[in-house]
Amino acid sequence: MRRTSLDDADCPVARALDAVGDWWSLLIVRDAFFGLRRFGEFQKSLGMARNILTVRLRGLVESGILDAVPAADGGAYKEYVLTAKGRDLFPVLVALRQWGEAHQFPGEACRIELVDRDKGAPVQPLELRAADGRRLAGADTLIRTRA
Amino acid sequence: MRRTSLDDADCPVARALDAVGDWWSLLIVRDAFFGLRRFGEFQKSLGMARNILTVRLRGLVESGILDAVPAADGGAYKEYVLTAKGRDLFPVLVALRQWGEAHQFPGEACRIELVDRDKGAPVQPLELRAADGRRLAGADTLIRTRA
DNA sequence: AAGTATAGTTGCATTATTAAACCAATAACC
DNA sequence: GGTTATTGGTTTAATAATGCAACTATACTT
Repeated sequence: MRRTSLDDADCPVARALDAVGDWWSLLIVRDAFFGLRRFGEFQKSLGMARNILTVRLRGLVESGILDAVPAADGGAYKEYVLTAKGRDLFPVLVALRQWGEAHQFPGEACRIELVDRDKGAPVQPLELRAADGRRLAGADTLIRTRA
Repeated sequence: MRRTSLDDADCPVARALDAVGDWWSLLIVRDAFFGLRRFGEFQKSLGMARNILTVRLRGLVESGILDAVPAADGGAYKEYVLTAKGRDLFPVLVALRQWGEAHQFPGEACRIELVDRDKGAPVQPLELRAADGRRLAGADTLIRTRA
């Protein structure tokens, strides 16, 4: 598995991708948000090779994104549930989702939408805001090395 | 290169990852936001194999994320610049960055920060909001199939 | 106890990635 | 105008990751 180059060791984007930047991890996390917990559920949902799923689940547990709990409903198998760190990936998935909706359905309309559970209404697009509340685009920002 | 499984063909997250879910693409896009444009600049910054960079750049151009423009400053070589579609990946990178900052620097502090260009102040954390403005966590949302 | 489903592991074939050499087209120098 | 260095790749061979299918072990069902 890849590691970030040394030049990139300080970049939080690179470190994030180090943990979840492979082919499957974010899809596993997406399914975990959707409520899947068991090895077989993930495997069936993703259609991926089982040995790779084993490796990915192990990696996500080691990264502290998933927790392998012995049993939830009395059943004897392990279940994989999101930790707080894993739940914090939610904005990443939402950002990918919104970008995919906007740009990866040319011609057709995306048939799946993310809605507010209470009201059933679609959520707002994510927006980056400055400390004073102004909306910011990429060009309005700057990467700075902290003192 | 992987393609999403057929079950996932409708999921915008899967389609997004299909375009930028590999090891390098998002780092290339990050560097493009940072202002890099030339083959050699990307290669030097990322330290990746050049043939793979060739393939990734071609893929990003085919996906409409980058545009290969013949010359910007009169120089004769190609330059790779973000399209509108590519610039729309900004929230994805910010989400990864903020997650990385919060969780991938255990013990140490992340020395790089994203700031508002005008004011120099750090940006706000991305937040998902309902149509009526309420903050939403993952558990407050639902995936729904559109009529 | 026998049969079945779950959760992996193992071994082998396929594919992706890397590192390094190679090449063509500028650009810089003299 | 010819030589040399740099840029932007391509090709090739070795290495690493991934997928597929068969296998094992444990738990559940009857």
